[in-house]
Amino acid sequence: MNESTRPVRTRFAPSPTGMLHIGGVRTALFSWLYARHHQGSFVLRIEDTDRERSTDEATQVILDGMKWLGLNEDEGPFYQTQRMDRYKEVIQQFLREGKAYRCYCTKEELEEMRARQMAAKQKPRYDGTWRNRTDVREGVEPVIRFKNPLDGVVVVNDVIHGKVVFENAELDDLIIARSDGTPTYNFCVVVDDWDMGITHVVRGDDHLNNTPRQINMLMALSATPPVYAHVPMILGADGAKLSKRHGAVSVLQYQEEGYLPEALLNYLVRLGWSHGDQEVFTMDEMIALFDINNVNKSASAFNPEKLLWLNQQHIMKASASALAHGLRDQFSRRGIDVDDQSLLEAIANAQRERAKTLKEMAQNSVFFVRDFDSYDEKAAKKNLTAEAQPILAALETALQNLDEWQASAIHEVINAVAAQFNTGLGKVAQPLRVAVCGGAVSPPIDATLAIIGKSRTVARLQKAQRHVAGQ
RNA sequence: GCUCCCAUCGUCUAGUGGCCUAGGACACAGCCCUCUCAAGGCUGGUACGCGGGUUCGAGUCCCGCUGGGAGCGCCA
Repeated sequence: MNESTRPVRTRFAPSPTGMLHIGGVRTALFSWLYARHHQGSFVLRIEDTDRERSTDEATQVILDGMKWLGLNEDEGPFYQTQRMDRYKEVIQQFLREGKAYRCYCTKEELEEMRARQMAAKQKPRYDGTWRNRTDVREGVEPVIRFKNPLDGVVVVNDVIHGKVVFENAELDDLIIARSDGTPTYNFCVVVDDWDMGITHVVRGDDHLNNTPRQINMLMALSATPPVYAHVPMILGADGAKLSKRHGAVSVLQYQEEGYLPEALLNYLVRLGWSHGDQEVFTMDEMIALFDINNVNKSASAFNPEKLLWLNQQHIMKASASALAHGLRDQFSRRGIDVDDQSLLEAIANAQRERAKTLKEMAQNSVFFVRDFDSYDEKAAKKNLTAEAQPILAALETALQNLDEWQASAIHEVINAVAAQFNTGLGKVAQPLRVAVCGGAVSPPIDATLAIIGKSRTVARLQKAQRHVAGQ
């Protein structure tokens, strides 16, 4: 059997019990990239067998998150809760073939067994009491356990970790169906990966220990195990487990905070993987260059500063229309509705080098689309002074008389006023900036005025002069 | 406790026995550019966890230790 000739099929199989956070997104990304790189298929499967903890809300967050990120599935989403008949069928098959058996131990008895083993400094595991019994116990609904091989080894040839060997003697007979008849995780994964023809399983390395059991079940089904790639985990910025404080929030939070999906993905792809000295990757470059075989074995810490830097890099590269779209969204989150696409694009182009997030861009761009009531106190105190008054007046007149309202022409006017007062550009541009923007920070003043427009500029210059006079 | 995994600057990483007096990036500091803020350019400091081997030679291979992580559920 030649694995390499099979079309690649990968999957992302989150359980909707919590938020889709960056750890999950990274395994999804690696899985997706691998499929895209090899022109294969990417399957989305929702593992919702735990009905108590699964919620529709979490499922929706996963779907929305994947959509926002652009990690589109070729098949699915499939839901395990809709495949119950299939799982039960395989369980019956196992029972019939003697590959599984009913175990009548109660939860209490199992807990007791675990406690005893722990006390004896042993690895807690099921002792196989019911493995060879054929009787039944009245009053106890049995669970069904898989008959794991008693000896020999299971070899996992992981593309990231290499050869990992597990002794069957270390494994016990895991429960594949609860006493209420519902199948459990490790079993469903096996049936699904097989049924869905998954060739490459990319998942967090917290699953490495589950792999030998899954391989044993696959063997019992006479199925060919997939290729496994257990990717290292992501740690919080403090090197400890990912927590809510850094990163363990819904991916949609990043959308709200003004991150570009390609920036977040670029950040995540560089965690545990690299391509020479390259830091910034477009989606196409990621697909072309990413190779699961080159992924690191060690866990990596989440670094919000670098994410921020990458976001800015992508903002600088992004198309004006994409930026405008995101900016419009950020404005509306602030209760400001702007529909003028060309205005949004102009603002985005003026701000793209000075915003780390779209949220920050919107925050610093309100003066473009709304008049302000007050000035930044420090900036006004320094720049809107009696000394600046004649300069503001001269600017008002000169700009009022300017017919060609474009950055280059505006620039000439400002230069002329500076020359007229025999002073540097700073003495003219800063008061003008504060008068028109309300604060001391903005894109280049000529470009800024070009966007704000003539009538608004002139009105704001007049208002600034009244402000100076009123002091 | 048992099993498995991991180990280069603060962080992400390059490095597959000599090209390593260890390279790049983020962050930090300084300088340049400059109408503000940025962007950009230049410069600087900081790392192979420890101990044994193997070898002419080890960040790179082997062993041990230490440290970190995961799993050991009628959770996924």
